[in-house]
This record gives sequence, structure tokens and C-alpha cells, in this order.
Amino acid sequence: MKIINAITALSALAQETRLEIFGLLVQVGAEGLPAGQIGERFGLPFPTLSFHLSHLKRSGLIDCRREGRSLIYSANYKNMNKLMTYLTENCCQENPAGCDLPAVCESK
Amino acid sequence: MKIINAITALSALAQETRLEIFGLLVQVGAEGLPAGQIGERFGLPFPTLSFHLSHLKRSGLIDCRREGRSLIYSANYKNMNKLMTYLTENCCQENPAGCDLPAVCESK
DNA sequence: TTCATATTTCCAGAATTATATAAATAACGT
DNA sequence: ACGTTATTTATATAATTCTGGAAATATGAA
Repeated sequence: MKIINAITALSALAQETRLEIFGLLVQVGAEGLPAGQIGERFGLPFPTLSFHLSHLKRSGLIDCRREGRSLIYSANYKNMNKLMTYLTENCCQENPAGCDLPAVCESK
Repeated sequence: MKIINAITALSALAQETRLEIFGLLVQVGAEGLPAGQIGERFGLPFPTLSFHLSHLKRSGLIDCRREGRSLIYSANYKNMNKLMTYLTENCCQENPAGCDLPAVCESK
């Protein structure tokens, strides 16, 4: 993953509405939810919702498929995982023992 | 971790200069680096550097200690880890098998 | 082909964030 | 105390991002 993609993903998540939407979609799983239900859940006007969904979509953190009149959004776990990996890459090369990122660094 | 703290941390990382600074500090380890050396590395004017360091500091992702005239900045692995945990919490409860976040979810 | 539903795009104003010059603060050596 | 080094704070401008009303697009139903 390139730094520019990491920044895009991080800034997609660095906003309350989007982080909440993403959290919801992560919990919901691959099935996803139609845009309308997401907006309803958080009381968002349509253009605001659409702005945030397209931001998340552009970042690759969520996917979108059409089902009839609805657009169904769902978390993209693969890209989320790439972001996680990027953030812990090259971690604490000087001193792995002093590092506190268990998932990635305790295996070093 | 509360959502507000996650957002603060994510927005600290969602900017090229800060993500580069953080990446450097993560690699350097607990020893850290003086502000001056960080600024030199990226060719940043002092106020710009200071703005970004204080942003990262405020987020908890880096720490700062004084050594003589220098302020030494270093990665805070503990808080980085909390952010990672927050992002994968409650992941794919519907269908763990379909989830692609190995570090966190394959153990479910 | 007209109507209703679902959602997006266009747009403009509001809010936030980033940048860098100049001035201030902090610590050390003389 | 004074000068030097290291860094921050104050401040202003520039750039980016967020918000929501109005209009546009896409799909399906009658």
C-alpha cells in the first residue's frame, strides 16, 4: 500500500459520521445495508449521506452494489486489513521487545 | 476507546507530513528523535513542524520528553494499539468466516 | 409513458485545517 | 546577565472539507 492510499483511507475514517457508518457496516458484514437505511439510522440528509458514502467508497473501505432501486453498501475487509498492515509495517525495528503492538510485533 | 479519541488519532494520521513523521518514529523506537532532526529529515519550517508534532502529541500517538534544549518525540505504541483494537472491535459478528482481518478475526 | 422511490450530483456558504513569518519561551554555556 | 541554540506560540492567509437545498439520474411499477 502506498502512502497516498493510506492517507485516503485514514481521512475517510477520521470523521465522526463516516467512522460511525463504517463501524455499522463492519458489524453488519458482507450483506451490507442500503444507503437509505444507513441515513435513517443516523438522521442524515440525503446529500450529506451521499457525500460521506462516496468518500468511504473512494477510499476503498466500502463497496457498493445495486439491488433494484437500492444501492447496498458493505465493508471491504480486505482493504481495511491492508490499512492495518501499512500502519504497523516497519514497526520498532530497533527494538521489537519494547513494542506494544501485539498482533503484528509479538511475532517478530 | 471512545469514538472521539479514535477520530482524533485517525485525523492525526490522515495527513502526509504527519503520517511520515509517525512512520519514522514508529521505526525509530522508544528512543525517539529530537524535533529538529525530524524537521530536517522532511525539510519543514519550524512552525509547520511544530504544528504537526503537537497535533500528533494531542492525539496520544506520540510522546515528548525534554533532554537539555531538545524535545525528543517518540511513538506511543500503546495508544497506537488501542486505535487498532478500536477499528477492528465488533468486526463481522454476523459472519466471522467471511472476514478478512486476520490478526483480530481469525481468532474468533 | 407516467409516477413513485432511491440515491446522486450541483452548488454555495460555513467550518475546519494547513502553512509560514515574526515574536516569544526555554535551556544551556560563558 | 548575555548570547546562542532549540522549539513553540501568535497570527494571518490559503486551502480543504463539510453541510444541505434544489435539481438531476436511475430503477421499477402501474
